[in-house]
Amino acid sequence: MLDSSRFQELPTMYDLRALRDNLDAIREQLGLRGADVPWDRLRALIEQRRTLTSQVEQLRSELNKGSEEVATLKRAKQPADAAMVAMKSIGERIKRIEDELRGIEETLTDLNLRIPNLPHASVPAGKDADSNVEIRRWGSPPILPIPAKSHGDLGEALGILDFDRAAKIAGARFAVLTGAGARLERALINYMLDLHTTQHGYREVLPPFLVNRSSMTATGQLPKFEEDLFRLRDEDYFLIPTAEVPVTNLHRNETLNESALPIRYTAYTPCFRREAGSYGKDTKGLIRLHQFNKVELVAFTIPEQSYEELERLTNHAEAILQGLGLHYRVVTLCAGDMGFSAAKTYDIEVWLPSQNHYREISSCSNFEGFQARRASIRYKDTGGKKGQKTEFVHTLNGSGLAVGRTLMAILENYQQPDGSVTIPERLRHYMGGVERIKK
RNA sequence: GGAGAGGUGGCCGAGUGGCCGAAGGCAGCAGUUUGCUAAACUGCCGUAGGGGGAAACUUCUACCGAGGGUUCAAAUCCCUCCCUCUCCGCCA
Repeated sequence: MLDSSRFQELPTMYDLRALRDNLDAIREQLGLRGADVPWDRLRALIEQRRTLTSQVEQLRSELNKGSEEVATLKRAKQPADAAMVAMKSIGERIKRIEDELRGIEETLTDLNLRIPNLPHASVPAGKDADSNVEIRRWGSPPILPIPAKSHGDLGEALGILDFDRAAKIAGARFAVLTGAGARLERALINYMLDLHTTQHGYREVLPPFLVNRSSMTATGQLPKFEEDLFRLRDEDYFLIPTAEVPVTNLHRNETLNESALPIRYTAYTPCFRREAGSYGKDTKGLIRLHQFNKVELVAFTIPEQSYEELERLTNHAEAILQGLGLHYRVVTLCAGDMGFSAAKTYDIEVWLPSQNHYREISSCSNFEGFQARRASIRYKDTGGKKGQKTEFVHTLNGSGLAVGRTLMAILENYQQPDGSVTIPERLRHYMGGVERIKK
């Protein structure tokens, strides 16, 4: 096989052999999520690559032998011109084939990187959110005067949210938090991080908020979704859309010791999203912003444990809402509603009284080996039997939680008839004892 | 931003065109010796992929930061990029 490190900067999602051997099965399974992949072209390219690769290897073997001959002759002070001429023409043939091969590899890699992950067998079929399956609810909606006020109205009236000035200094889809609002946001971040680090066993990380192209490719945002990202003009840096990107990439190109797994990280970061294509949707309030805060949970496990870990991780995110006494439900996303890289996703949806609806506040996914292959994150049991294969880890992550949406849920669910908002018990000591936000 | 020095196996470190997948050392593994530990000695000891073999193994290809180029032949020469370090400037 030709050395794949030649194209190492372009990671590979599907192992090409696995893809070739299981193309029809993969094709069928991906049909569930409506993936548009040029399968026949892909198949042809894989075959071409295989043929050309073996040609190159054969020629190169000849060339190596010939070169050794030249070396021997030269050392013996004998003329070597004939061999050199012969080798030159082999060299030229190799170059020609390699040029062709390079083109094929580039196309193949690019196509490959655009194939989404396979849904897990337990994922329900379906095209869109209508086919998602509710699996549990916790708590119950608060009893409120009808109609309940929206968090936007409440926040502006309380003087803790300012969308007009945010529009002035930045634009649409930004928010300014002031006074008790800013402090509540900060209290939530601390509450979440503290719970995850002290009760759930996560290690806190504060990563860069700008990352390079390789990192974005590894977790699956690139190459397909560049239009969703903010990118710097003069440098090839992107603003992170989620802490998943820098934190998962902590271990890119690493081989982990099996005894170190599972590894669990939690990170607070702001998140930046272009929200291209969502014009006119959720234009009011804190729901959909270009910049928002999030506390993320990230885990690396051996493959056998990743689904167990997904349940754990989801429960950890739920614990935040339970601590705040916010009613929510958990749904399993159907194949068509899942993100590109996910094999299985649970969304946690919090109750929003003003909308009389559940709204996503966390998304917890198992990516299985998808990101690990793109990022080349493996593990090995170094203490164990000899010759043990290094294999790809499974990666997972989930919001634990989206902070702005949590603040929004608190404002709405804890609103009082006079327009003030009670602070949930658990947050009060993070708020310096404040029990209620009022005008 | 300016000037310079570097990136070689788990680690240290040699290697300026051929017999180099890479000396030597450390660490690790197996063994000999041994009252135990230690020391000494012997052997093994990178990764990925293809072919052959039931297997131990064997053979081919690639890999000395990444990518391209020169050459019959590149760790070694040339170009581009990335990263690290030192000095200067600037800054929190």
